[in-house]
Amino acid sequence: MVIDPPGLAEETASRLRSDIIGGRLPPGHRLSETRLAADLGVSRNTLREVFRLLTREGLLKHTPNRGVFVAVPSMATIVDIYRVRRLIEVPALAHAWPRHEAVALMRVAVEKARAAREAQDWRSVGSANMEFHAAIVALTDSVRLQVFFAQIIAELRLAFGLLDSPERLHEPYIDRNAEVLDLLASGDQAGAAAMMTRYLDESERVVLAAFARLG
Amino acid sequence: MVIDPPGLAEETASRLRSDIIGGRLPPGHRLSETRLAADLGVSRNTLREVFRLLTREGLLKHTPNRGVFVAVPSMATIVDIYRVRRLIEVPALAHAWPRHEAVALMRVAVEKARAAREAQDWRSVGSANMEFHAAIVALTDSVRLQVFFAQIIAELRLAFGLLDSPERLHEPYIDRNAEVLDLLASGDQAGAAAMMTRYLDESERVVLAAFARLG
DNA sequence: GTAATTTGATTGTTGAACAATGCGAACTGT
DNA sequence: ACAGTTCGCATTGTTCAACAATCAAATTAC
Repeated sequence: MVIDPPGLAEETASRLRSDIIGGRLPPGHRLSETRLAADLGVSRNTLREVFRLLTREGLLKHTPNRGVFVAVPSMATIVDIYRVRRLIEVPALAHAWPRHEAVALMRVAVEKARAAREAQDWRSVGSANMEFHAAIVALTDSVRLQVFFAQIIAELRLAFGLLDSPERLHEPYIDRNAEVLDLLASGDQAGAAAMMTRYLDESERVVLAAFARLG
Repeated sequence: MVIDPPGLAEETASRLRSDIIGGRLPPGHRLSETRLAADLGVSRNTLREVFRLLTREGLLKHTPNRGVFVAVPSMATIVDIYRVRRLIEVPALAHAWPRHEAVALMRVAVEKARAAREAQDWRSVGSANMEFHAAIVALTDSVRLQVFFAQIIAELRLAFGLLDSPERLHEPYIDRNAEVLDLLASGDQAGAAAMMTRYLDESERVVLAAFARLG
């Protein structure tokens, strides 16, 4: 049977979350309370609590009296997310202490990405890339910002799921991540921040272009 | 465009939220599911959905098998919140377009604060002050940042509820808000951002000192 | 072919039920 | 008295069943 400890709702939320960002539940898909509750082996009430959680995270969209759907990222979503990223990641780098412990996390993420590239595992490259940016936010030492950013990343991965060719989407940034890391580690926070700005601008362009090709 | 009926859970959440930040439910207070559900006139299941919402917002703390409590802000909470504010508000001002429509909102907030000061209504002064800072974040045009910041503000007001002498806490900042607004409106974004940095540093010191006096 | 109506399915909300858990009071042995 | 243990009780965790409210589609009427 199901393991209960950290609350059944939280557990179920994690399961649903990974089903969504893993693409097993495609954007726009409608989630029937009765059926999904049966599939997940929880009651309808518990599932409704889960829905409230994930709706607040932006992964689900709740339409009153219609049901909940997997959120469909739009261009506006992408623009908004990159706005947030610029406004958080760039200052985070600009004010970072070059010996902050999170720098080690950034380095780990870079290595992971390179290993995954070696193995041609583009999905893992994407994960490692996101890990790198999460580490940048960790430079701020703010738990609230980190939680918020994790949410943003989940939404972004949901959007990436709509796009094909994950190689073109992530490969070019592996080495740029490494450069940002080197600049920061060598004490050039301003340089790292400036590079990140260009990085995000270009990444946004690429993603938006890929989106337009779907329209 | 017809607005959606807010749903009983959302509505109840709003009610509880204002009861919390309004101080009618003091930090640390335990919320019995059965009793509160009866008081609010909703079922226990609906109330549990509300709890998930407000727990995610940081206003409630959920301890498994013990119940939910009104969150008790600590010094760490204050430090974290001000970290977030510095990292978001300062760049928001630095990159703002001086004719952005949110500037009008900032002006409205300043007027409101002055009117409330005239009436010696310090609670309203606090509200107007928060409105001013929310308007600053609105300069970014990011809905996600605005939602996140609204959460942060709710947490901060919860913390302020623990402190006495709301006059000393808010009065000194009314005119500084006006100065920040003038600098921004006159095109000196850098000056506005710099002033906001000092503003936040001092405010944080005052709040932390008031907290220490409680310990 | 379009408008109105009925029908069917799903969500919104409630109340009751029962197991699991934790707190505090009663009980024990010294 | 007193420390430690046991037990009862209230509360949370979770499920289930029921019913009203609402929407989408099928059907009927014009």
